[in-house]
Amino acid sequence: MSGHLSPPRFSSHRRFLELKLSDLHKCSDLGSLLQIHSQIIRLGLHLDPFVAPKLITAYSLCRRPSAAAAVFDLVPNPNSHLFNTLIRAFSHNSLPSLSFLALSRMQLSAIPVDSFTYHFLLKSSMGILRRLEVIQAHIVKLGFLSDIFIPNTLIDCYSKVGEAGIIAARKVFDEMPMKDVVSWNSMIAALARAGEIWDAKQMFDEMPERDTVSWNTMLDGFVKSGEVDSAFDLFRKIPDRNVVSWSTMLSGYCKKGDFEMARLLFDKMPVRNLVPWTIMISGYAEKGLAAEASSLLDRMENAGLVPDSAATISILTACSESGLLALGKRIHTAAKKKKQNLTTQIGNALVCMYSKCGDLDDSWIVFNEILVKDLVSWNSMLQGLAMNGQGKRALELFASMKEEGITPDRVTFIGVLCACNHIGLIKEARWHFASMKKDYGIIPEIEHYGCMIDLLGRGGLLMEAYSLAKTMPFEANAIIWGSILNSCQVHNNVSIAERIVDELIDMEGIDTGDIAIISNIYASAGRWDGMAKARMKMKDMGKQKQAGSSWIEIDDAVHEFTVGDRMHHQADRILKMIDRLGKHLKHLGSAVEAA
DNA sequence: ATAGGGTTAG
Repeated sequence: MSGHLSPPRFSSHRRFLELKLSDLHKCSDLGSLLQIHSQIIRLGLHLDPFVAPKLITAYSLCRRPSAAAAVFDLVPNPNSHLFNTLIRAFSHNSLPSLSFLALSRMQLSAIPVDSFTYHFLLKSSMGILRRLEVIQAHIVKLGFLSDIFIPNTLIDCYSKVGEAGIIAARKVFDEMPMKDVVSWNSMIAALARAGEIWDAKQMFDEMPERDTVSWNTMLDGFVKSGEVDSAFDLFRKIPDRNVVSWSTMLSGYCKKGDFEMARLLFDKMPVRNLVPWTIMISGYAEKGLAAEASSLLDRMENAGLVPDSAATISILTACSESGLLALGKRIHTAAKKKKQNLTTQIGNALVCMYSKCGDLDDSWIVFNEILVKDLVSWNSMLQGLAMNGQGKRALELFASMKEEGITPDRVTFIGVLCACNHIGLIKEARWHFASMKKDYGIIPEIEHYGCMIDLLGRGGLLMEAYSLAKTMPFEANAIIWGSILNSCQVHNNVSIAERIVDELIDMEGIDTGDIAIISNIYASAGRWDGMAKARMKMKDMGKQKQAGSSWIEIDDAVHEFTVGDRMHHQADRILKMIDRLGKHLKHLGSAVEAA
């Protein structure tokens, strides 16, 4: 054999490993990482000061913070660099309290902190104003503001905590003795995020030098503020447009629904990576343009591109919004082909997509395939069951979720109340509504009140529904009034219906659908005068408000319905069936009442 | 020689 031609075994291993080691910190596949890690241990390199940080970084990338911590714990005398890497791992995996625990360990062992340490602590505290302020105080005392990375990070972090944050960000920016282009770019992004788009533009005009990021930041500001025309004016002036500039512009036109412009730019752009493809496909999908989305996905695959997790998630989300089950399934199949484990995020997006498309069986299958379920997974499944009339199963899921030790949040309770609503459990709903505040400290929001009001109304407790809508700590919106109005129709209650119409008129939220309902209510009460008046009013309003519609996808064809339309080619059969279902329900209802 | 950091698109 040719064994004598191969180099000695050990050195070949070693060379193989060296190749892997240089890129180890970029390894995002857990399987390969475990393989490399075991070889590293065999060679005794896991304590090497240049290898250990890379291992920690890799585990962080693979979303295994506890493995990262385990690598750290084996190193006998960790230095600042290793501590910083660990804090970054915690920060990337949203474990801020562990970041701070690491900081105290550093202080206890008298390991010097540096600006890197504080950089990662800032990133860990993203979105929490109070914490950012405390860290900033430390930073000032320790003199780390002189490292320009730090104030630049501060601007970014502050700008992500809303109203109060933007003032703090501005203060940091104004007090910087030296600013670089990143400082300006971060401040422009901050102002744009706060909705101060014209202040951002002024700053953009004033800044001493602009790079491509500056132009793209301003461009994105315009797009996110809905100023697509201003964005395009700016786009045309960009000296060196890159794929980000084109993509930002694309997303602006897609959100507006101007696919002619979007497609024009997409076909014209010189370089396309996954992002512009994703924007276009999701853009079409979000607006329900199934054929366009699907054929573009064909083209993308023919170009040899495979959706990554971001592309997968954003296309799935778009499918959820418009109920494109076929496209969603296609993306699911593509994701399965990759033979990688189902990640929590992709699993969640799939559960949500299947639920919103009404395909509960597949939703349930995916939910059970998610190995590491987070709160979002449970909430999505719960809401899916609740939305699709499986109230009982939803409440069972809520129970098992608590058994698993998952703490419910505000979204969970929207699902729970919605589930009670679907099966008419008024008593249980009242209990959960009280419990969310008492046992979990969650203050009910307008959505929770909305659920309760809808539930009371459907149960015929119209007066209670009405008074809850009047006394809750939020101003009732047209959706809430509309829901009680619907119930008034079901329970033939004229007087409350009239009050609600007054409320809707007061807030200028009345539409033709509401008038149609009140007209029906008058009609069934034999109040022909009221009915005629309502009909007049409806004619008056004309079609000034676009009626809502619903649609369903069957065998790749989308069927759309609006109130009172008979456009569908099988409208007669459909209406007959609805009539039959209605009678059937009435029959069941009276059977229940009799029992 | 080899390691952690800030701004823009899905």
